Amino acid sequence: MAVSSKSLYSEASTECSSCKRRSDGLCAECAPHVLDAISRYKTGDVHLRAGEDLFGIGEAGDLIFNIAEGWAFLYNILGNGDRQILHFALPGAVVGFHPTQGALTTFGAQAVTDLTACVIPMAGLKDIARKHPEVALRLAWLTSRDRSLAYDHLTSVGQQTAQERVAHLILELFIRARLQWPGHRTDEMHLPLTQEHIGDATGLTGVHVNRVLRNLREEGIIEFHYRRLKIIDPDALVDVAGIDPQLAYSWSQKSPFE
Amino acid sequence: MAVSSKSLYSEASTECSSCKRRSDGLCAECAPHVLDAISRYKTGDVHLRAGEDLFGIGEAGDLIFNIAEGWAFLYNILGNGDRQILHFALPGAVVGFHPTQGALTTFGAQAVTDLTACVIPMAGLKDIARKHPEVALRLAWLTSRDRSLAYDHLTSVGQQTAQERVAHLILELFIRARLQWPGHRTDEMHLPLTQEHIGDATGLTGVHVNRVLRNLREEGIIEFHYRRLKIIDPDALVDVAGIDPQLAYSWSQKSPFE
DNA sequence: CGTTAAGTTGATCCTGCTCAAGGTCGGTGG
DNA sequence: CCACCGACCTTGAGCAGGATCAACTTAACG
Repeated sequence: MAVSSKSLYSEASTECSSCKRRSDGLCAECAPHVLDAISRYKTGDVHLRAGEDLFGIGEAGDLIFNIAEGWAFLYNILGNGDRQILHFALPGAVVGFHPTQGALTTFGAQAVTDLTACVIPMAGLKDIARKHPEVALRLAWLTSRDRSLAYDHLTSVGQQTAQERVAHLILELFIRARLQWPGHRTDEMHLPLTQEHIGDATGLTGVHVNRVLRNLREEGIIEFHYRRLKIIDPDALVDVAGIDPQLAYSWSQKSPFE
Repeated sequence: MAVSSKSLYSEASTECSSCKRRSDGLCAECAPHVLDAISRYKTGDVHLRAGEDLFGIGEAGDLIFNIAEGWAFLYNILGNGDRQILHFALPGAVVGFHPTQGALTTFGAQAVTDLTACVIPMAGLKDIARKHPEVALRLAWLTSRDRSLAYDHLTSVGQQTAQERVAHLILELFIRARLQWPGHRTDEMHLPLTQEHIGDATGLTGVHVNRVLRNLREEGIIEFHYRRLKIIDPDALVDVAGIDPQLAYSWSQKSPFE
Protein backbone atom coordinates (compact mmCIF):
# COMPACT_ATOMS: atom_id res chain seq x y z
CA MET A 1 0.00 0.00 0.00
CA ALA A 2 2.99 2.27 0.49
CA VAL A 3 3.27 4.46 -2.56
CA SER A 4 6.16 6.60 -3.62
CA SER A 5 5.50 10.25 -3.07
CA LYS A 6 6.26 10.70 -6.72
CA SER A 7 2.79 9.44 -7.47
CA LEU A 8 1.35 12.30 -5.48
CA TYR A 9 3.11 14.76 -7.67
CA SER A 10 2.90 13.07 -11.04
CA GLU A 11 1.66 15.62 -13.48
CA ALA A 12 -1.38 14.02 -15.00
CA SER A 13 -2.29 14.88 -18.56
CA THR A 14 -5.02 17.31 -17.67
CA GLU A 15 -5.23 20.58 -19.42
CA CYS A 16 -7.99 22.73 -20.67
CA SER A 17 -8.76 21.50 -24.14
CA SER A 18 -9.25 25.03 -25.31
CA CYS A 19 -6.39 27.10 -23.97
CA LYS A 20 -4.12 24.22 -22.94
CA ARG A 21 -3.68 25.51 -19.44
CA ARG A 22 -4.00 23.05 -16.60
CA SER A 23 -7.38 22.78 -14.93
CA ASP A 24 -9.84 20.47 -13.24
CA GLY A 25 -11.19 19.30 -16.56
CA LEU A 26 -11.94 22.69 -17.96
CA CYS A 27 -10.12 25.83 -17.06
CA ALA A 28 -12.13 28.54 -15.42
CA GLU A 29 -12.09 30.92 -18.32
CA CYS A 30 -12.53 28.50 -21.15
CA ALA A 31 -15.17 26.31 -19.60
CA PRO A 32 -18.05 28.09 -21.29
CA HIS A 33 -16.20 28.05 -24.58
CA VAL A 34 -15.27 24.41 -24.39
CA LEU A 35 -18.88 23.60 -23.77
CA ASP A 36 -18.68 25.30 -27.06
CA ALA A 37 -22.08 26.04 -28.41
CA ILE A 38 -23.40 26.23 -24.89
CA SER A 39 -21.70 29.52 -24.26
CA ARG A 40 -24.01 31.09 -26.78
CA TYR A 41 -26.92 30.12 -24.59
CA LYS A 42 -25.33 31.54 -21.48
CA THR A 43 -27.59 34.13 -19.95
CA GLY A 44 -25.18 35.82 -17.58
CA ASP A 45 -22.98 35.50 -14.54
CA VAL A 46 -23.75 35.19 -10.85
CA HIS A 47 -21.57 36.48 -8.05
CA LEU A 48 -22.02 35.06 -4.56
CA ARG A 49 -20.47 35.76 -1.20
CA ALA A 50 -19.16 32.88 0.89
CA GLY A 51 -22.02 31.07 2.56
CA GLU A 52 -24.70 32.01 0.05
CA ASP A 53 -26.64 29.39 -1.89
CA LEU A 54 -26.17 28.93 -5.61
CA PHE A 55 -29.42 27.03 -5.41
CA GLY A 56 -31.29 25.52 -2.50
CA ILE A 57 -33.01 22.22 -1.91
CA GLY A 58 -36.42 22.07 -3.53
CA GLU A 59 -35.85 24.74 -6.15
CA ALA A 60 -36.73 24.47 -9.80
CA GLY A 61 -33.42 23.09 -11.06
CA ASP A 62 -33.72 24.48 -14.55
CA LEU A 63 -30.31 26.14 -14.60
CA ILE A 64 -26.84 24.81 -15.11
CA PHE A 65 -23.91 26.63 -13.55
CA ASN A 66 -20.32 26.66 -14.64
CA ILE A 67 -18.07 27.75 -11.82
CA ALA A 68 -15.51 30.28 -12.97
CA GLU A 69 -13.93 31.23 -9.67
CA GLY A 70 -14.23 30.06 -6.08
CA TRP A 71 -15.27 26.85 -4.37
CA ALA A 72 -18.75 25.52 -3.75
CA PHE A 73 -20.20 22.39 -2.23
CA LEU A 74 -23.29 20.31 -2.89
CA TYR A 75 -25.25 19.32 0.17
CA ASN A 76 -28.29 17.65 1.60
CA ILE A 77 -30.16 18.61 4.76
CA LEU A 78 -32.03 16.00 6.80
CA GLY A 79 -35.17 16.42 8.81
CA ASN A 80 -33.25 16.88 12.06
CA GLY A 81 -31.04 19.58 10.56
CA ASP A 82 -28.01 17.38 9.96
CA ARG A 83 -26.12 18.22 6.81
CA GLN A 84 -24.28 15.90 4.45
CA ILE A 85 -21.80 17.50 2.09
CA LEU A 86 -21.88 15.51 -1.13
CA HIS A 87 -19.23 17.07 -3.29
CA PHE A 88 -16.83 19.98 -3.43
CA ALA A 89 -17.01 21.80 -6.74
CA LEU A 90 -13.86 23.57 -7.92
CA PRO A 91 -13.44 26.14 -10.67
CA GLY A 92 -14.35 24.63 -14.01
CA ALA A 93 -16.97 22.35 -12.50
CA VAL A 94 -20.43 22.07 -13.99
CA VAL A 95 -23.10 22.12 -11.32
CA GLY A 96 -26.84 21.79 -11.50
CA PHE A 97 -27.45 19.24 -14.21
CA HIS A 98 -30.32 17.36 -12.65
CA PRO A 99 -31.95 14.12 -13.63
CA THR A 100 -35.43 15.49 -13.22
CA GLN A 101 -37.05 18.12 -15.29
CA GLY A 102 -40.01 20.07 -14.10
CA ALA A 103 -39.28 18.54 -10.72
CA LEU A 104 -37.45 20.13 -7.83
CA THR A 105 -33.82 19.71 -6.86
CA THR A 106 -33.05 17.16 -4.18
CA PHE A 107 -29.84 18.81 -3.08
CA GLY A 108 -28.47 22.32 -2.76
CA ALA A 109 -25.25 24.10 -3.68
CA GLN A 110 -23.54 26.66 -1.50
CA ALA A 111 -20.52 28.90 -2.00
CA VAL A 112 -17.56 28.12 0.29
CA THR A 113 -15.66 31.21 -0.80
CA ASP A 114 -16.80 34.21 -2.76
CA LEU A 115 -17.75 32.78 -6.10
CA THR A 116 -18.41 33.57 -9.73
CA ALA A 117 -20.30 31.26 -12.06
CA CYS A 118 -21.90 31.54 -15.45
CA VAL A 119 -25.49 30.49 -15.90
CA ILE A 120 -26.92 28.38 -18.67
CA PRO A 121 -30.61 27.57 -18.85
CA MET A 122 -31.29 23.87 -19.12
CA ALA A 123 -34.14 24.39 -21.53
CA GLY A 124 -32.06 24.62 -24.66
CA LEU A 125 -30.02 21.53 -23.94
CA LYS A 126 -31.88 19.26 -26.30
CA ASP A 127 -31.28 21.59 -29.21
CA ILE A 128 -27.69 22.13 -28.30
CA ALA A 129 -27.11 18.39 -28.19
CA ARG A 130 -28.67 17.96 -31.58
CA LYS A 131 -26.41 20.55 -33.13
CA HIS A 132 -23.30 19.72 -31.14
CA PRO A 133 -23.22 16.05 -30.16
CA GLU A 134 -19.84 16.34 -28.48
CA VAL A 135 -21.32 18.66 -25.89
CA ALA A 136 -23.76 16.01 -24.71
CA LEU A 137 -21.06 13.39 -24.59
CA ARG A 138 -18.86 15.71 -22.60
CA LEU A 139 -21.71 16.35 -20.21
CA ALA A 140 -22.13 12.60 -19.80
CA TRP A 141 -18.45 12.29 -19.09
CA LEU A 142 -18.42 15.09 -16.51
CA THR A 143 -21.42 13.57 -14.80
CA SER A 144 -19.84 10.17 -14.79
CA ARG A 145 -16.73 11.57 -13.14
CA ASP A 146 -18.90 13.10 -10.44
CA ARG A 147 -20.56 9.74 -10.00
CA SER A 148 -17.21 8.06 -9.53
CA LEU A 149 -16.24 10.62 -6.93
CA ALA A 150 -19.53 10.03 -5.14
CA TYR A 151 -18.89 6.28 -5.14
CA ASP A 152 -15.51 7.00 -3.72
CA HIS A 153 -16.91 9.13 -0.92
CA LEU A 154 -19.54 6.52 -0.20
CA THR A 155 -16.86 3.88 0.18
CA SER A 156 -14.88 6.09 2.49
CA VAL A 157 -17.82 7.07 4.69
CA GLY A 158 -19.20 3.55 4.73
CA GLN A 159 -16.07 1.56 5.47
CA GLN A 160 -13.18 3.69 6.69
CA THR A 161 -12.27 4.88 10.19
CA ALA A 162 -12.44 8.54 11.13
CA GLN A 163 -8.73 9.05 10.52
CA GLU A 164 -8.86 7.35 7.15
CA ARG A 165 -11.88 9.37 6.05
CA VAL A 166 -10.35 12.70 6.94
CA ALA A 167 -7.05 11.80 5.30
CA HIS A 168 -8.92 10.61 2.24
CA LEU A 169 -10.92 13.80 1.83
CA ILE A 170 -7.95 16.08 2.36
CA LEU A 171 -5.82 14.17 -0.08
CA GLU A 172 -8.56 14.22 -2.68
CA LEU A 173 -9.04 17.95 -2.36
CA PHE A 174 -5.31 18.57 -2.38
CA ILE A 175 -4.83 16.62 -5.59
CA ARG A 176 -7.84 18.14 -7.32
CA ALA A 177 -6.96 21.66 -6.28
CA ARG A 178 -3.33 21.31 -7.22
CA LEU A 179 -4.32 20.42 -10.78
CA GLN A 180 -5.49 23.96 -11.14
CA TRP A 181 -2.03 25.30 -10.48
CA PRO A 182 0.15 23.39 -12.91
CA GLY A 183 3.74 23.01 -11.95
CA HIS A 184 2.99 24.40 -8.53
CA ARG A 185 4.66 21.69 -6.54
CA THR A 186 4.10 23.15 -3.10
CA ASP A 187 3.10 21.11 -0.08
CA GLU A 188 1.12 24.00 1.26
CA MET A 189 -2.22 25.28 0.09
CA HIS A 190 -5.23 27.31 1.04
CA LEU A 191 -8.04 24.87 1.83
CA PRO A 192 -11.04 27.09 2.45
CA LEU A 193 -12.91 24.73 4.76
CA THR A 194 -13.85 24.72 8.41
CA GLN A 195 -13.52 21.57 10.46
CA GLU A 196 -17.27 21.40 10.41
CA HIS A 197 -17.24 21.25 6.60
CA ILE A 198 -14.87 18.32 6.82
CA GLY A 199 -17.10 16.70 9.41
CA ASP A 200 -20.23 17.10 7.33
CA ALA A 201 -18.46 15.66 4.30
CA THR A 202 -17.07 12.63 6.15
CA GLY A 203 -20.02 11.84 8.38
CA LEU A 204 -18.18 12.87 11.55
CA THR A 205 -18.77 15.62 14.09
CA GLY A 206 -16.65 18.74 13.96
CA VAL A 207 -15.34 17.91 17.41
CA HIS A 208 -14.08 14.54 16.31
CA VAL A 209 -12.53 15.95 13.15
CA ASN A 210 -10.56 18.23 15.42
CA ARG A 211 -9.21 15.28 17.38
CA VAL A 212 -8.33 13.42 14.20
CA LEU A 213 -6.46 16.44 12.84
CA ARG A 214 -4.52 16.64 16.09
CA ASN A 215 -3.50 12.99 15.71
CA LEU A 216 -2.43 13.53 12.13
CA ARG A 217 -0.39 16.54 13.25
CA GLU A 218 1.19 14.62 16.14
CA GLU A 219 2.07 11.80 13.77
CA GLY A 220 3.83 14.31 11.55
CA ILE A 221 1.59 13.74 8.54
CA ILE A 222 -0.28 16.98 7.94
CA GLU A 223 -0.97 20.30 9.59
CA PHE A 224 -4.27 22.03 9.03
CA HIS A 225 -4.83 25.24 10.89
CA TYR A 226 -7.29 27.96 10.04
CA ARG A 227 -7.65 27.03 6.40
CA ARG A 228 -3.98 26.53 5.70
CA LEU A 229 -3.06 22.97 4.86
CA LYS A 230 0.50 21.73 4.99
CA ILE A 231 1.41 18.23 3.96
CA ILE A 232 4.41 17.05 5.94
CA ASP A 233 4.61 13.42 4.92
CA PRO A 234 2.84 12.74 1.61
CA ASP A 235 3.62 9.02 1.63
CA ALA A 236 2.12 8.57 5.06
CA LEU A 237 -0.94 10.54 4.02
CA VAL A 238 -1.52 8.38 0.96
CA ASP A 239 -1.03 5.36 3.17
CA VAL A 240 -3.46 6.43 5.88
CA ALA A 241 -6.04 7.50 3.33
CA GLY A 242 -5.91 4.06 1.77
CA ILE A 243 -5.81 5.62 -1.66
CA ASP A 244 -5.20 3.42 -4.61
CA PRO A 245 -2.84 5.30 -6.98
CA GLN A 246 -5.18 4.13 -9.73
CA LEU A 247 -7.90 6.13 -8.05
CA ALA A 248 -5.84 9.28 -7.71
CA TYR A 249 -5.12 8.99 -11.39
CA SER A 250 -8.79 8.90 -12.22
CA TRP A 251 -9.32 12.17 -10.35
CA SER A 252 -7.02 13.89 -12.76
CA GLN A 253 -8.24 12.22 -15.91
CA LYS A 254 -8.95 14.11 -19.02
CA SER A 255 -12.08 13.43 -20.98
CA PRO A 256 -11.58 11.00 -23.86
CA PHE A 257 -14.27 12.85 -25.77
CA GLU A 258 -12.58 15.97 -27.03
CA MET B 1 -42.76 13.87 7.99
CA ALA B 2 -45.69 11.48 8.06
CA VAL B 3 -46.67 10.81 4.50
CA SER B 4 -49.81 9.21 3.24
CA SER B 5 -49.22 5.71 2.03
CA LYS B 6 -50.73 6.82 -1.24
CA SER B 7 -47.41 8.43 -2.07
CA LEU B 8 -45.77 5.04 -1.83
CA TYR B 9 -48.09 3.70 -4.44
CA SER B 10 -48.44 6.64 -6.73
CA GLU B 11 -47.90 5.45 -10.25
CA ALA B 12 -45.17 7.67 -11.55
CA SER B 13 -45.07 8.45 -15.22
CA THR B 14 -42.39 5.97 -16.06
CA GLU B 15 -42.75 3.74 -19.01
CA CYS B 16 -40.44 2.40 -21.60
CA SER B 17 -40.31 5.00 -24.32
CA SER B 18 -40.26 2.29 -26.92
CA CYS B 19 -42.90 -0.26 -26.00
CA LYS B 20 -44.76 1.88 -23.42
CA ARG B 21 -44.57 -0.76 -20.77
CA ARG B 22 -43.54 0.32 -17.29
CA SER B 23 -39.87 0.00 -16.40
CA ASP B 24 -36.98 1.47 -14.47
CA GLY B 25 -36.29 3.98 -17.22
CA LEU B 26 -36.01 1.49 -20.01
CA CYS B 27 -37.79 -1.81 -20.12
CA ALA B 28 -35.63 -4.86 -20.19
CA GLU B 29 -36.38 -5.86 -23.72
CA CYS B 30 -36.40 -2.47 -25.32
CA ALA B 31 -33.37 -1.02 -23.61
CA PRO B 32 -30.98 -1.86 -26.43
CA HIS B 33 -33.47 -0.55 -28.96
CA VAL B 34 -34.13 2.68 -27.13
CA LEU B 35 -30.44 3.29 -26.98
CA ASP B 36 -31.36 3.08 -30.58
CA ALA B 37 -28.36 3.22 -32.77
CA ILE B 38 -26.34 1.65 -30.02
CA SER B 39 -28.00 -1.67 -30.51
CA ARG B 40 -26.35 -1.90 -33.88
CA TYR B 41 -23.01 -1.76 -32.15
CA LYS B 42 -23.96 -4.45 -29.66
CA THR B 43 -21.54 -7.32 -29.89
CA GLY B 44 -23.51 -9.95 -28.02
CA ASP B 45 -25.02 -11.03 -24.74
CA VAL B 46 -23.48 -12.26 -21.51
CA HIS B 47 -25.09 -14.70 -19.15
CA LEU B 48 -23.86 -14.88 -15.56
CA ARG B 49 -24.71 -16.99 -12.57
CA ALA B 50 -25.43 -15.33 -9.24
CA GLY B 51 -22.18 -14.27 -7.59
CA GLU B 52 -20.14 -13.95 -10.77
CA ASP B 53 -18.52 -10.68 -11.79
CA LEU B 54 -19.73 -8.70 -14.77
CA PHE B 55 -16.43 -6.92 -14.48
CA GLY B 56 -13.92 -6.70 -11.67
CA ILE B 57 -11.95 -3.89 -10.12
CA GLY B 58 -8.95 -2.93 -12.20
CA GLU B 59 -10.19 -4.25 -15.50
CA ALA B 60 -10.06 -2.43 -18.80
CA GLY B 61 -13.48 -0.79 -18.63
CA ASP B 62 -13.99 -0.58 -22.37
CA LEU B 63 -17.39 -2.22 -22.38
CA ILE B 64 -20.85 -0.94 -21.54
CA PHE B 65 -23.48 -3.38 -20.33
CA ASN B 66 -27.19 -3.09 -20.56
CA ILE B 67 -28.87 -5.37 -18.06
CA ALA B 68 -31.74 -7.26 -19.61
CA GLU B 69 -32.64 -9.61 -16.77
CA GLY B 70 -31.55 -10.07 -13.17
CA TRP B 71 -30.02 -7.84 -10.52
CA ALA B 72 -26.42 -6.74 -10.13
CA PHE B 73 -24.54 -4.49 -7.78
CA LEU B 74 -21.55 -2.20 -8.15
CA TYR B 75 -18.95 -2.50 -5.43
CA ASN B 76 -15.60 -1.46 -4.12
CA ILE B 77 -13.17 -3.57 -2.12
CA LEU B 78 -10.79 -1.99 0.37
CA GLY B 79 -7.31 -3.08 1.31
CA ASN B 80 -8.54 -4.96 4.38
CA GLY B 81 -11.13 -6.88 2.40
CA ASP B 82 -14.12 -4.77 3.43
CA ARG B 83 -16.67 -4.28 0.70
CA GLN B 84 -18.85 -1.27 -0.01
CA ILE B 85 -21.84 -1.82 -2.24
CA LEU B 86 -22.33 1.34 -4.26
CA HIS B 87 -25.45 0.73 -6.27
CA PHE B 88 -27.96 -1.95 -7.11
CA ALA B 89 -28.56 -2.19 -10.84
CA LEU B 90 -31.96 -3.45 -11.97
CA PRO B 91 -33.08 -4.60 -15.39
CA GLY B 92 -32.82 -1.77 -17.88
CA ALA B 93 -29.81 -0.25 -16.15
CA VAL B 94 -26.74 0.79 -18.07
CA VAL B 95 -23.57 -0.27 -16.30
CA GLY B 96 -19.94 0.27 -17.08
CA PHE B 97 -19.79 3.77 -18.54
CA HIS B 98 -16.56 4.92 -16.97
CA PRO B 99 -15.00 8.33 -16.83
CA THR B 100 -11.57 7.06 -17.73
CA GLN B 101 -10.51 5.62 -21.01
CA GLY B 102 -7.46 3.52 -21.37
CA ALA B 103 -7.41 3.45 -17.58
CA LEU B 104 -8.72 0.69 -15.35
CA THR B 105 -12.05 0.50 -13.58
CA THR B 106 -12.14 1.66 -9.98
CA PHE B 107 -15.12 -0.46 -9.04
CA GLY B 108 -16.55 -3.83 -9.95
CA ALA B 109 -19.98 -5.19 -10.83
CA GLN B 110 -21.32 -8.51 -9.65
CA ALA B 111 -24.49 -10.46 -10.39
CA VAL B 112 -26.85 -10.84 -7.43
CA THR B 113 -29.10 -13.25 -9.29
CA ASP B 114 -28.55 -15.09 -12.53
CA LEU B 115 -28.24 -12.35 -15.07
CA THR B 116 -28.39 -11.49 -18.75
CA ALA B 117 -26.92 -8.34 -20.21
CA CYS B 118 -26.06 -7.11 -23.65
CA VAL B 119 -22.61 -5.83 -24.37
CA ILE B 120 -21.67 -2.66 -26.21
CA PRO B 121 -18.06 -1.70 -26.79
CA MET B 122 -17.26 1.79 -25.61
CA ALA B 123 -15.00 2.46 -28.57
CA GLY B 124 -17.74 3.45 -30.98
CA LEU B 125 -19.44 5.85 -28.62
CA LYS B 126 -18.02 8.98 -30.14
CA ASP B 127 -19.33 8.05 -33.57
CA ILE B 128 -22.67 7.01 -32.22
CA ALA B 129 -23.04 10.33 -30.45
CA ARG B 130 -22.20 12.20 -33.61
CA LYS B 131 -24.85 10.36 -35.58
CA HIS B 132 -27.43 10.15 -32.82
CA PRO B 133 -27.14 13.06 -30.41
CA GLU B 134 -30.11 11.96 -28.32
CA VAL B 135 -28.21 8.85 -27.31
CA ALA B 136 -25.46 10.88 -25.68
CA LEU B 137 -27.95 13.09 -23.90
CA ARG B 138 -29.80 10.04 -22.67
CA LEU B 139 -26.52 8.61 -21.41
CA ALA B 140 -25.86 11.85 -19.56
CA TRP B 141 -29.28 11.67 -18.02
CA LEU B 142 -28.91 8.05 -16.92
CA THR B 143 -25.54 8.84 -15.40
CA SER B 144 -26.92 11.86 -13.63
CA ARG B 145 -29.68 9.75 -12.11
CA ASP B 146 -27.06 7.32 -10.83
CA ARG B 147 -25.19 10.25 -9.37
CA SER B 148 -28.28 11.42 -7.53
CA LEU B 149 -28.82 7.96 -6.12
CA ALA B 150 -25.19 7.88 -4.99
CA TYR B 151 -25.65 11.24 -3.27
CA ASP B 152 -28.69 9.85 -1.61
CA HIS B 153 -26.83 6.79 -0.34
CA LEU B 154 -24.00 8.98 0.85
CA THR B 155 -26.42 11.07 2.85
CA SER B 156 -27.97 8.01 4.39
CA VAL B 157 -24.69 6.32 5.29
CA GLY B 158 -23.15 9.55 6.52
CA GLN B 159 -25.97 10.90 8.67
CA GLN B 160 -28.61 8.32 9.47
CA THR B 161 -28.82 5.71 12.23
CA ALA B 162 -28.65 2.00 11.50
CA GLN B 163 -32.42 1.63 11.51
CA GLU B 164 -32.92 4.60 9.23
CA ARG B 165 -30.30 3.38 6.78
CA VAL B 166 -31.77 -0.08 6.47
CA ALA B 167 -35.29 1.28 6.11
CA HIS B 168 -34.05 3.75 3.50
CA LEU B 169 -32.34 1.13 1.39
CA ILE B 170 -35.23 -1.29 1.52
CA LEU B 171 -37.73 1.38 0.61
CA GLU B 172 -35.60 2.57 -2.27
CA LEU B 173 -35.25 -0.92 -3.68
CA PHE B 174 -38.93 -1.64 -3.16
CA ILE B 175 -39.95 1.46 -5.07
CA ARG B 176 -37.46 0.96 -7.87
CA ALA B 177 -38.29 -2.71 -8.25
CA ARG B 178 -42.02 -2.14 -8.18
CA LEU B 179 -41.73 0.21 -11.15
CA GLN B 180 -40.81 -2.80 -13.21
CA TRP B 181 -44.14 -4.44 -12.47
CA PRO B 182 -46.64 -1.78 -13.38
CA GLY B 183 -49.95 -1.98 -11.64
CA HIS B 184 -48.56 -4.62 -9.32
CA ARG B 185 -49.65 -3.08 -6.09
CA THR B 186 -48.46 -5.83 -3.79
CA ASP B 187 -46.78 -5.24 -0.46
CA GLU B 188 -44.72 -8.35 -0.90
CA MET B 189 -41.77 -8.85 -3.19
CA HIS B 190 -38.74 -10.97 -3.86
CA LEU B 191 -35.71 -8.98 -2.72
CA PRO B 192 -32.75 -11.11 -3.74
CA LEU B 193 -30.33 -9.89 -1.08
CA THR B 194 -28.65 -11.40 1.94
CA GLN B 195 -28.40 -9.44 5.16
CA GLU B 196 -24.73 -9.10 4.38
CA HIS B 197 -25.53 -7.34 1.10
CA ILE B 198 -27.67 -4.89 3.04
CA GLY B 199 -24.87 -4.42 5.53
CA ASP B 200 -22.27 -3.77 2.86
CA ALA B 201 -24.55 -1.24 1.19
CA THR B 202 -25.37 0.63 4.39
CA GLY B 203 -21.97 0.53 6.07
CA LEU B 204 -23.16 -1.83 8.81
CA THR B 205 -22.21 -5.37 9.75
CA GLY B 206 -24.45 -8.23 8.76
CA VAL B 207 -24.97 -8.99 12.42
CA HIS B 208 -26.27 -5.55 13.17
CA VAL B 209 -28.52 -5.56 10.11
CA ASN B 210 -30.08 -8.66 11.56
CA ARG B 211 -30.84 -6.89 14.83
CA VAL B 212 -32.26 -3.90 13.01
CA LEU B 213 -34.50 -6.12 10.92
CA ARG B 214 -35.74 -7.78 14.10
CA ASN B 215 -36.63 -4.37 15.53
CA LEU B 216 -38.46 -3.38 12.37
CA ARG B 217 -40.35 -6.66 12.51
CA GLU B 218 -41.21 -6.23 16.19
CA GLU B 219 -42.41 -2.71 15.48
CA GLY B 220 -44.72 -4.12 12.84
CA ILE B 221 -43.15 -2.23 9.96
CA ILE B 222 -41.60 -4.81 7.65
CA GLU B 223 -40.75 -8.47 7.55
CA PHE B 224 -37.71 -9.64 5.62
CA HIS B 225 -36.94 -13.29 5.78
CA TYR B 226 -34.85 -15.28 3.36
CA ARG B 227 -35.23 -12.89 0.47
CA ARG B 228 -38.92 -12.31 0.84
CA LEU B 229 -39.82 -8.77 1.80
CA LYS B 230 -43.22 -7.88 3.22
CA ILE B 231 -44.16 -4.32 3.97
CA ILE B 232 -46.62 -4.26 6.86
CA ASP B 233 -46.85 -0.53 7.54
CA PRO B 234 -45.78 1.58 4.53
CA ASP B 235 -46.35 4.89 6.28
CA ALA B 236 -44.16 3.90 9.20
CA LEU B 237 -41.47 2.70 6.79
CA VAL B 238 -41.44 5.98 4.89
CA ASP B 239 -41.29 7.75 8.21
CA VAL B 240 -38.42 5.74 9.65
CA ALA B 241 -36.49 5.96 6.39
CA GLY B 242 -36.79 9.74 6.51
CA ILE B 243 -37.68 9.77 2.84
CA ASP B 244 -38.80 12.99 1.29
CA PRO B 245 -41.68 12.19 -1.11
CA GLN B 246 -39.91 14.51 -3.53
CA LEU B 247 -37.00 12.12 -3.45
CA ALA B 248 -39.08 9.03 -4.05
CA TYR B 249 -40.52 10.81 -7.04
CA SER B 250 -37.09 11.42 -8.50
CA TRP B 251 -36.36 7.68 -8.33
CA SER B 252 -39.20 7.04 -10.70
CA GLN B 253 -38.55 9.93 -13.05
CA LYS B 254 -38.59 9.54 -16.74
CA SER B 255 -35.94 11.14 -18.86
CA PRO B 256 -36.92 14.49 -20.28
CA PHE B 257 -34.74 13.75 -23.30
CA GLU B 258 -36.77 11.32 -25.35
C1' DC C 1 -31.29 -36.41 4.36
C1' DG C 2 -26.97 -34.34 4.49
C1' DT C 3 -24.51 -30.24 3.35
C1' DT C 4 -23.77 -25.45 3.15
C1' DA C 5 -24.90 -20.75 3.14
C1' DA C 6 -27.40 -17.68 5.67
C1' DG C 7 -29.77 -16.10 9.74
C1' DT C 8 -29.97 -15.47 14.98
C1' DT C 9 -28.60 -14.29 19.55
C1' DG C 10 -25.62 -13.08 23.53
C1' DA C 11 -21.56 -10.89 25.85
C1' DT C 12 -18.19 -7.61 25.58
C1' DC C 13 -15.52 -3.83 23.66
C1' DC C 14 -14.37 0.49 21.42
C1' DT C 15 -14.92 4.22 18.17
C1' DG C 16 -16.92 8.27 17.77
C1' DC C 17 -20.90 11.22 19.84
C1' DT C 18 -22.67 14.51 23.26
C1' DC C 19 -22.37 18.12 26.32
C1' DA C 20 -19.82 21.69 28.16
C1' DA C 21 -16.22 24.96 29.03
C1' DG C 22 -12.53 27.59 27.50
C1' DG C 23 -9.17 29.50 23.95
C1' DT C 24 -7.72 31.62 19.48
C1' DC C 25 -8.14 34.02 15.23
C1' DG C 26 -9.48 37.77 12.27
C1' DG C 27 -12.23 41.47 11.17
C1' DT C 28 -14.44 45.98 12.52
C1' DG C 29 -15.17 50.33 14.56
C1' DG C 30 -13.53 53.76 17.61
C1' DC D 1 -3.51 51.03 17.50
C1' DC D 2 -6.57 48.86 20.44
C1' DA D 3 -10.87 46.80 22.24
C1' DC D 4 -14.36 44.09 21.08
C1' DC D 5 -17.04 40.49 18.98
C1' DG D 6 -18.40 36.47 16.55
C1' DA D 7 -16.93 32.49 14.31
C1' DC D 8 -14.07 28.87 14.81
C1' DC D 9 -10.97 25.79 17.17
C1' DT D 10 -9.58 22.94 21.31
C1' DT D 11 -9.91 19.87 25.10
C1' DG D 12 -12.10 16.95 28.75
C1' DA D 13 -15.50 13.61 30.82
C1' DG D 14 -18.96 10.48 30.20
C1' DC D 15 -21.99 7.88 27.20
C1' DA D 16 -23.90 4.82 23.54
C1' DG D 17 -24.46 2.90 18.97
C1' DG D 18 -22.68 -0.38 16.48
C1' DA D 19 -18.56 -3.68 16.00
C1' DT D 20 -16.49 -7.99 17.23
C1' DC D 21 -16.26 -12.68 18.53
C1' DA D 22 -18.40 -16.85 19.11
C1' DA D 23 -21.89 -20.33 19.35
C1' DC D 24 -25.95 -22.09 17.62
C1' DT D 25 -30.28 -22.47 14.52
C1' DT D 26 -32.79 -22.44 10.29
C1' DA D 27 -33.62 -22.58 5.37
C1' DA D 28 -32.59 -24.09 0.80
C1' DC D 29 -31.01 -27.43 -2.39
C1' DG D 30 -29.23 -31.43 -4.40
